[in-house]
Amino acid sequence: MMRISTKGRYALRIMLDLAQNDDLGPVALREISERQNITPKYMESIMSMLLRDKLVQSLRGKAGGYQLTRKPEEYPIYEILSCAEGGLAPVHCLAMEENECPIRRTCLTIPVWEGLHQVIKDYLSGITLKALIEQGANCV
Amino acid sequence: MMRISTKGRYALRIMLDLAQNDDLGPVALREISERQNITPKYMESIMSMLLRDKLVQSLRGKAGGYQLTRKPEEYPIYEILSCAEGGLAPVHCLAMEENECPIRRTCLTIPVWEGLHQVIKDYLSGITLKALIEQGANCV
DNA sequence: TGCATGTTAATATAATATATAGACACGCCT
DNA sequence: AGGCGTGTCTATATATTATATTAACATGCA
Repeated sequence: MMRISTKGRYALRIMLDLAQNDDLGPVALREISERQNITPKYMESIMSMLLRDKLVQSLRGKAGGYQLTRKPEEYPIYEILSCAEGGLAPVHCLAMEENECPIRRTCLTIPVWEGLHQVIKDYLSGITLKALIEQGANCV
Repeated sequence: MMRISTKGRYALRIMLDLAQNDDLGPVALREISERQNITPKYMESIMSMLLRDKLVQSLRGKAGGYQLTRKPEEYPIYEILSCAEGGLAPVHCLAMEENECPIRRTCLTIPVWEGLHQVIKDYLSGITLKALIEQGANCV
């Protein structure tokens, strides 16, 4: 049904939470999960994806936790969502081998999906964590 | 994972097939299903959605089948995909009651989903069945 | 050494998408 | 009137994916 999944929505909220709270050092998973009302164990699996793509860094041991690796204005949210969703191409075809789909060469719909992907990418690449936080500050 | 589902992809191919083949009268489901390699029974459920939204009309009896209700240039593909997908809003939140989500009022991510929906809508509304067919004719 | 943190792999549960089956309704044609 | 070829409807089965949980482990500071 072409919906951003829970993973993507959570990931964005987690990154926003970090942007607003990691000034004083690493933030524990537990803390974020309570603030954002996300079960800790599920959040773990999201964190591991963000880590793999180096969107966050982690510190173990007491006083450990997670921190952003860049400044909030350097995170286009396309990167965050694409990471958590496993890509944002609207159809599988786009990632397939040329010969995997028998009608690929004559399929009239391929250009639609390519164009749609581009439009989505452009839009989400134009928004940063910082922009979202500032906009939120203005509207309350 | 934010993917157009099989229903949406099939629906678009079915509508393109009709646009290219219904000049001489109704086209039988069986015929389309063979050309498009879609199982007839599954295709039925897609046709019923297209019918409900009056994107096609049907005729029973011998020589019956389906036909477009408008000219191909009068079908923005947003309508077709939205029909088959059950809407194209990228998150459930947008369709929810104001109070259904406890953080709705302060959620920083809502504007992202609203904007994303709009961008998708604008793009797909600008493409018609006719445009796709003509573009296909040019590139082979 | 002990505790509070993060890490990994495996599994369970729930939701949704995809596909199928069977009984029925309609309308042309002979 | 009857039969065949079409579409229609409701229910169900199967497969896939998303969501969440469990348990065992690794690390680092005090």
